[in-house]
Amino acid sequence: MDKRYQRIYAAIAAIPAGRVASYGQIAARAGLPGRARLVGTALRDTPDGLGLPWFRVLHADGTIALPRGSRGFREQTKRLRAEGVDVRNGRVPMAAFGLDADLDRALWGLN
DNA sequence: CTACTGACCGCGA
DNA sequence: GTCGCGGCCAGTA
Repeated sequence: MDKRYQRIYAAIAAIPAGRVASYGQIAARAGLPGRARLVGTALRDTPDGLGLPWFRVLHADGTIALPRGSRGFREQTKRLRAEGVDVRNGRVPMAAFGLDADLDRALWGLN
């Protein structure tokens, strides 16, 4: 098993419920800055038996990576909503649900 | 070995 | 909102 993949999986597993993260953020947290694509590759062939919260990973702009209307797309939308994440038109407001939402609130004074 | 692909990203037009 | 472009680099043929 590739050590990089393990770190990526670990980073994904660390996303708290009700929160989402971008591929780039995961890459950075896995010690692989700038390798967002690798996260995509790792996620693509992830055995779903690991109970990995793959659905909490989105594009940097908050859109769902899978093609609209696809099986995975619906599944992801469904699971996110089940956690209370606001999914509108295939997109999640990162400012409110992203990993750095807390930091953002602190910096921008939002709430 | 080269060539192409891609669950990506940020920037500029 | 939509391209296009360059950067990234592991997989695959």
